[in-house]
Amino acid sequence: MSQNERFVKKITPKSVDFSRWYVEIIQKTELADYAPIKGMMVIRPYGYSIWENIQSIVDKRIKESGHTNAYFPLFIPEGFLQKETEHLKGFAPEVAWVTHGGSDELEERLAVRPTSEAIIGNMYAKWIKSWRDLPVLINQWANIVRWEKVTRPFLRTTEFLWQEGHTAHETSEEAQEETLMILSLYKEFVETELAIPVISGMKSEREKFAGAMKTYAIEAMMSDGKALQMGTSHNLGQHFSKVFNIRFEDRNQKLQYVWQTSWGVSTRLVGALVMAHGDDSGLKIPPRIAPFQVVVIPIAIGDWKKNILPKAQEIANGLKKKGVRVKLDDREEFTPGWKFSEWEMRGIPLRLEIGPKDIEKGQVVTVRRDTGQKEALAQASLDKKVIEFLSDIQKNMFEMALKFQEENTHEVKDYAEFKAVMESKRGFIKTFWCGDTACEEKIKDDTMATIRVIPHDIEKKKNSRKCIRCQKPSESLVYFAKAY
RNA sequence: CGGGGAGUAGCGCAGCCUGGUUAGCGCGCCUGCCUUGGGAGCAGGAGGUCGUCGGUUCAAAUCCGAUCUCCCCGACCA
Repeated sequence: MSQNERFVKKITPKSVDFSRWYVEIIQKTELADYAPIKGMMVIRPYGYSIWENIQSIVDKRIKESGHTNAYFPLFIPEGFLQKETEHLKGFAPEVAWVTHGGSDELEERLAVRPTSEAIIGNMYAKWIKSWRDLPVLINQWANIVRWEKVTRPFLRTTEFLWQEGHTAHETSEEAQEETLMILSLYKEFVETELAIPVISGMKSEREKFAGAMKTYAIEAMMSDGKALQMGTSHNLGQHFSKVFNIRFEDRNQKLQYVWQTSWGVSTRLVGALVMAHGDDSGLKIPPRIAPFQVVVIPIAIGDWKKNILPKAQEIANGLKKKGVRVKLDDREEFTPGWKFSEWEMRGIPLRLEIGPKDIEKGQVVTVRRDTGQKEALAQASLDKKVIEFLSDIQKNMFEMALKFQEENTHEVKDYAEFKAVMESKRGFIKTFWCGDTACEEKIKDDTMATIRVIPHDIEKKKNSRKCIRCQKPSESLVYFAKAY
């Protein structure tokens, strides 16, 4: 079959208009729909099931690494937010306020949480008294409201869903270790399950979380060459413990402030999935998080309910028993061709077709979403082959994304080339930077590119290099990109 | 928040400039027949407070004002 032929015709090709392509995919595959309130969306069942799959895997990993779940209030008293100055400055412009309860005006306004450091800090102060109470390792799954001026489904919505971990430790070293452990947990999750390669590292001062001592992040390249932050892990130092008075008596009977971290991933990951893997035919969902991994389409010809459907059911049930998520599409009102396009657009990794010719030959036709490859397989060995296919598709999707990332990561010889690359090709620019925020600002003004990440494993090594813009000595290798 | 564009049936659009019977078209939807290996065909049918509120007028989808939402480009920002 021709790889160039476009079977799915109702989506604007992404080469024509990337933004439009993105929004159309989301609506037409029923991931989400716009709600009648600015910046808010409804996550529809198909989109929500992807989020649930993400959730259950992340939740498992968080618990395996020693954390437990809890739940804190949606509202935060204004006074709590004001305690950490940087935190307040960072979030004040985008906080939604509750001013009334029924018809009575509240004495103190309540913030709808933009993040929960403040309310959790307040509780930790009550709970933590001794070094024996530490570490506190708590995570919560919650909704968050940030009154953003520019919104986009999944990438930046007024309300979104996430998990936020909040931990408290005895020592600075322990907090730093936790911060980096979570960062690598996120990286491993995104690469293994979402099949999206990421660059991990530290944020510059300009880009760090409001109130953090250090912010680390994983950044991925979307297929238009722009960067998307996929998750963050903050070392909060003692910024919050000092203002919320979270103190404990240490092993030497001295009062100390705890060292804290916070970290999160959100429903933005669903948007990343669309933009990192999708093509002109629609979504491509990696098998490990796809709502359905396999769709079985019986070809309805003649007395198909008697001759074909039972075999299709048998195949579907056999795969289900092996733990494969299978959808049998036996709807009568659609033709096979229609179903092929529909499930292709929805990004199901593997399609099985079974018709009279296949019954005759004892085979099933398989079509991979990642490559479009069509292959007839013997029914006898089908289960085993399907499982192999799924793991191969997962691997191949990661490799294709990695190849794209590598091909679009540029090293430039001077600032003129830097500007030229940002204007034409986009992608990541891997280069050296002096460490000065003013210089970083200037680069942003000139090119719209910001520092996405300072890879931590090499951040101190190459001290003989010079800043790409100002030529001052540089210690930091950094990645620049235009970001979402 | 600044500049630009848009909102008419589930989706995509025409009509608006130049106000005037019953607001159209394609796809989708419903019923029936017939079909089904890459988005079938025929026949019949349903579906609209023209985003919302107000104004002008004998009369408003159409003119005026406000407002809400979406898209693009900036500013801001996980």
